Amino acid sequence: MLSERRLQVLRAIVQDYVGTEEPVGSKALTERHNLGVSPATVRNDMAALEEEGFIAQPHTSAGRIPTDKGYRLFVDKLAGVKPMSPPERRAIQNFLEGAVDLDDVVARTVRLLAQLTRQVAVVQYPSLTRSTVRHVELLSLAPARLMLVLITDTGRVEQRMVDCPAPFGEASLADLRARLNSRVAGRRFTDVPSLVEDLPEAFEADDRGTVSTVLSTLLETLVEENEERLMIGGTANLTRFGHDFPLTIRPVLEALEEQVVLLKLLGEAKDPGVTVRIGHENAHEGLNSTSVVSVGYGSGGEAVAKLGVVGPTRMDYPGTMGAVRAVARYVGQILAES
Amino acid sequence: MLSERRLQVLRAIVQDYVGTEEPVGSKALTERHNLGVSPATVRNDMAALEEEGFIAQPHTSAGRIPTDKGYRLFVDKLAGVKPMSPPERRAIQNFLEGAVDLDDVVARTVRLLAQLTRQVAVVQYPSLTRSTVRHVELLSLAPARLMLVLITDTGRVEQRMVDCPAPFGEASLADLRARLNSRVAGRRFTDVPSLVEDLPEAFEADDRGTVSTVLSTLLETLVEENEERLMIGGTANLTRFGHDFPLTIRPVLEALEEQVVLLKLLGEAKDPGVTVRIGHENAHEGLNSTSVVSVGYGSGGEAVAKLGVVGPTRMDYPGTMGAVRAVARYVGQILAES
DNA sequence: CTCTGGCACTCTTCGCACGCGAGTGCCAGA
DNA sequence: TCTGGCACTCGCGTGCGAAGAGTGCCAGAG
Repeated sequence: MLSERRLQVLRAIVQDYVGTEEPVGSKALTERHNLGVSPATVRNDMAALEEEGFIAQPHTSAGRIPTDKGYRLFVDKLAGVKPMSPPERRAIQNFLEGAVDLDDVVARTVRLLAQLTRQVAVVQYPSLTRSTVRHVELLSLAPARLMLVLITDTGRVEQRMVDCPAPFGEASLADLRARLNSRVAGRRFTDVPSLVEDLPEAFEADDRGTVSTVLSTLLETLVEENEERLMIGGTANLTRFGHDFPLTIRPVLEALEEQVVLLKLLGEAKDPGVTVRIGHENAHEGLNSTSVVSVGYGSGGEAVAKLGVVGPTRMDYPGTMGAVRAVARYVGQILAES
Repeated sequence: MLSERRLQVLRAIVQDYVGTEEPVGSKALTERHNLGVSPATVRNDMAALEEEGFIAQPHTSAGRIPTDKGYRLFVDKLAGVKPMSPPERRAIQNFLEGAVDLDDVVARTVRLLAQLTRQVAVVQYPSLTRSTVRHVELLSLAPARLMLVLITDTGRVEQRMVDCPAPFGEASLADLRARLNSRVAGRRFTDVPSLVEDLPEAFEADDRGTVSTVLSTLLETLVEENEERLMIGGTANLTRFGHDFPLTIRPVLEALEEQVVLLKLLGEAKDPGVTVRIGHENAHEGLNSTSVVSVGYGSGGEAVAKLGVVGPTRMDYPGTMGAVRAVARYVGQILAES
């Protein structure tokens, strides 16, 4: 096991490297942190840390930089989550409170996270399947054409066109709307399929086709992977990545454009608290030189979706984790109010 | 005025530079294009073109590259719009037809444009103010809380919460819904304010406050600048910008994150056809080294919104213009069908 | 056993000079 | 008006040497 001082040395290396973006040498370390020992001693510790795979040198005569494994140890054992200051908290709250609808909440959250962390922000819309139904609306747009509108308790609104196999009267429409709502309002979306399956039986033969069509459209809307949406922002922060970045930034931008990749990325984090995935821990290889800090958020105790940031592995983990956690908390509050 | 051959030379310079990304010299020009004259002659022509400001040399002993003014002349006089090939057209149509709702149409359009042009795509949602009302729905979520849902003929759905000053009965709600729709359904959004202003008078004193609140929320939703939304994609293509691009890409990404900037950018183009703004013609200085190719699209003859691409001034103008025009046309068709 | 100072060694980086090659401008002649 | 020739200018890549940062190892002290 590593001695206490060696952990201190690792912590110091991470902090310095995050600050300066340059490999850190033994001399600089002893000058900036008062470790109480000489550079020579630190060199021995560094050799040990390198032996264990926590740090590495880009070339023989350079300082050391942390490896993914080194950052992992730093995050798990050496650093806490840095809480936001009261003024920052107030700013977050004020900024989010001005939102007029869910799109606006999500858009503001993205901007906020990107600004606070100076990294790329990703915010998932509240998942339908983890929300409850507030209301289902059916509108008649043409004799054989309906619009189905789903409204969740988190403020998300989803609409779909329905082409009916036969004209559908106003009375039938009102009937269906009422029956549908009495069954599903306030229930979880995951329960909807079983709650509505026998609904066509309550209607006249003429209308059954339409009712079935409406229901199947409703169920399609709830299919996982299909119903997930997200918003990203702060991509301009990628330019602060590093000096070499033409090659680095490219795959990251590409990965960020693939919603599927991002959803998987956020989905992987099962932890109830803030989750950090560092470098190669990310399955997608375009993101092998980035870290993802994510957390679930929700209006009640339960998470309805996730949000997070994507940045270089060389990032300020305590600060980023603090910002992500704080933003998630306030977004949850806002959703609960609406 | 420039002689015919000098224009040919300019055209050749633009084409070569777009292809190779390198300054083009007199010798290379005569080899690649059979202009029927010697390099020396071309040199004289180049000197003249440089004198007039159409081309420039990065350093004394380098070839020439087109200036913004040179590209402008090229776009206006020397190049047409390159039409898409039939297979490409079919691919566009197929890809867009799979969309399930407006968000999906816009998302698919962005991906399509980004792929076709290999540049950054920007697509504006159909403007509310230039659309007509299909339906206005009012839902009661709580005794003193309503949800207002606006649906346009282009498939756009906008929702807002309304906190009522007093509880609002189901009967009043149905009444308001019916009156509202009979007045505004099928009308243009710009006419809505004058169509509804006397509506509160038709209600009992108790309900007037709520009716007014609903109406003012409705009108707020229609305020220009507020109601505009857009989606962008293909930012990974920015990495193909050039060699020097840390400095180039940064301001572009920043500009792209500012919806206001983009909306202005698209809004500036008044032309009914494809509009091209080259380099410094763009007001925003972050975009001074990019060109914007945009066009309006709409379900009928009239444009309800714009779409376009942002790329380096060194871009394939004829091809890009062709792609943008074709995509706009098919999006218009899809919207008309839905 | 651990820490320390010293010392030799390794590599990267930077500055500089140099030569090559691309491209130009100009001029005299067709 | 066009062409071929020629001298000139620069940017770019290469090679070399000095400087500097950082390391590893070793012998000695606590």
